[in-house]
Amino acid sequence: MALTWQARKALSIVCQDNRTSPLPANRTRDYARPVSKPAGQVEGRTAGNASLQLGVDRSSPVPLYYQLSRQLEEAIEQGKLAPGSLLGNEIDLAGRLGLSRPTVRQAIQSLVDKGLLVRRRGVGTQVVHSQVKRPLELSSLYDDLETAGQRPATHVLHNTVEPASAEVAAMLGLAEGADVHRIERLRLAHDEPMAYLRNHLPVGLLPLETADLEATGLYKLMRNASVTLHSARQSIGARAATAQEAARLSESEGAPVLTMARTTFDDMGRAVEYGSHIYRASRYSFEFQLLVRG
Amino acid sequence: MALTWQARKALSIVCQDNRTSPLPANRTRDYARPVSKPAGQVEGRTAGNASLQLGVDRSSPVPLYYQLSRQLEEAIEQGKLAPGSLLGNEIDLAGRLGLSRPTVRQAIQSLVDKGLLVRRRGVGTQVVHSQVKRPLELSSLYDDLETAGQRPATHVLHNTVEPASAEVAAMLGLAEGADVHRIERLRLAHDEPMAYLRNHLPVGLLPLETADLEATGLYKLMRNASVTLHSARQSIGARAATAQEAARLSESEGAPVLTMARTTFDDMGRAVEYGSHIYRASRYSFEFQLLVRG
DNA sequence: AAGTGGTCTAGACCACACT
DNA sequence: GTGTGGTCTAGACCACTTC
Repeated sequence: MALTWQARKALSIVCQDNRTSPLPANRTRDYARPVSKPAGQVEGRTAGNASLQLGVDRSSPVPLYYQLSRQLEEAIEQGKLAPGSLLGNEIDLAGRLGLSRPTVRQAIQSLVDKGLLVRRRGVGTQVVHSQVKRPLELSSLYDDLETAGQRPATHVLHNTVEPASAEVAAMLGLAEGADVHRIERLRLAHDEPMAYLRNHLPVGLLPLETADLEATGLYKLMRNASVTLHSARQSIGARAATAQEAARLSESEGAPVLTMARTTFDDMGRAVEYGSHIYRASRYSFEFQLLVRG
Repeated sequence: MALTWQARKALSIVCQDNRTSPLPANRTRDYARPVSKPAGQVEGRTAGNASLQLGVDRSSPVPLYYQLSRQLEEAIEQGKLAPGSLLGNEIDLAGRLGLSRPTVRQAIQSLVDKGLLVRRRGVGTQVVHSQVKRPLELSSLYDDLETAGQRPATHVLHNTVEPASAEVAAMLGLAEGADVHRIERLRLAHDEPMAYLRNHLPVGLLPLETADLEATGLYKLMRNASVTLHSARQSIGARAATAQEAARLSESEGAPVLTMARTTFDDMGRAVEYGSHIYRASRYSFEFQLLVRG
């Protein structure tokens, strides 16, 4: 949508589902250690707000900056670090934890990128007053529905390989007539139809068994097949349902529906999926959070 | 929307309008310099793909990592760095430019975050096959319309201060009945109505002159008033237009409209704006790009 | 074995905000 | 002036990928 922020700023939208993103873990660690500092469990009391326990485990395969980042994130989520409170300066924090300043900065930066912290030069690092309400509306994928306890189900209405139409070929960057999977699914929540999903995928990328498609979401299948998703172009609009669409979705003809078209690309920029979806506007909306990217 | 990506990954959506984001600039620079390396303009030929000119200006107030980042970004945009090509290893690059490896890494990382580069351990850093089509549809704000050459215009239909309703008070985190600005605007492009925008803002944050509102967008006014936008919660849906809405938007009653509700927060998490907007589905859609956040 | 990115250290100077 | 984050250096060891 060219997302409506200030002209000079890029935008980032972050899904509220910010669970652990497990990094590629190192196995062991043997850097130059601080010679005279015992480090380890340190109860922060020297600076800023901190009255919380922080400490890193150098024998763990998890990167130090990531351990710290997670601890800070949890402290914020649990309210141990009050919104608006100062974190204490980076140097002290590094000293108390037995880490170097760059490592501490890396941890803090990752939380700034997530929108949990704000840094101000000359002032300090503060916890943002969280406006982190849980999503009230439903979300768009099987896994999200499942997470929200919405009892999702999928009916696979179509699952074939056929020649690509001009539109599909263009969106996937293939030659017209090239073989592609065509999948059509009806997504239900609590036994109520929510969305009609039509997807096209190039052949050879992953097996697409109807049973798998009914058991889980497409993206999870792709990830399991080691397809590394990288980016997507997406368009959200609305229109009146056709008679056929209305019948599928238990709506009446002419009822407003949300449309979403999306092409997904992998690491190397290959299009790996094109989806053209219809959602019942009466039961569905897209909810997300925007972060301004300095 | 809890954005439909893989369960374990957070999502980021980036507006395609990624113009320069001017960093707080330093004035001078006098770090320890590499002693024996003349540095400066270097034509890359030693490693990887690079046959492009890179070089940094140490007398510039612009941070070195940012200078490098911009040069690489331009090279990618202009096709001087072909999609899929390797960038050459970080150490060589640092040596050739007379920079340290962390500085080079910082430059590269910023492009990885933007989705332009991909790093693979043991392999190298590659340029992503760009799928950067310009947005085909219109965008959502005055400035975006203007950028797209859409001849935007705004009619201010309402601009008062009045007590907050329960809904508005809740969204802005104020007490019910507290004074708030209420603004209603009709947004046109090429003299055609595109959207009906209703906004509420707390008083005292910035002056809201009707003339200003007709000349530019609300976010630009807020930025000019030194309101530092930080994040927003947003919901996109659809429904049938009421008779009144249809009349305002030159649609017929019952026509599908896109709805967007958004609360915007500043650095400290204060709600600075609540908007409840209606877009003509026949003329408008939201277009954006998603980036998977490792 | 060689080459890459991923992580980490121990310093340093600078710009900015506050008192 | 003092304290903060912003930037930068010159090293180091590690894990992963490819040959």
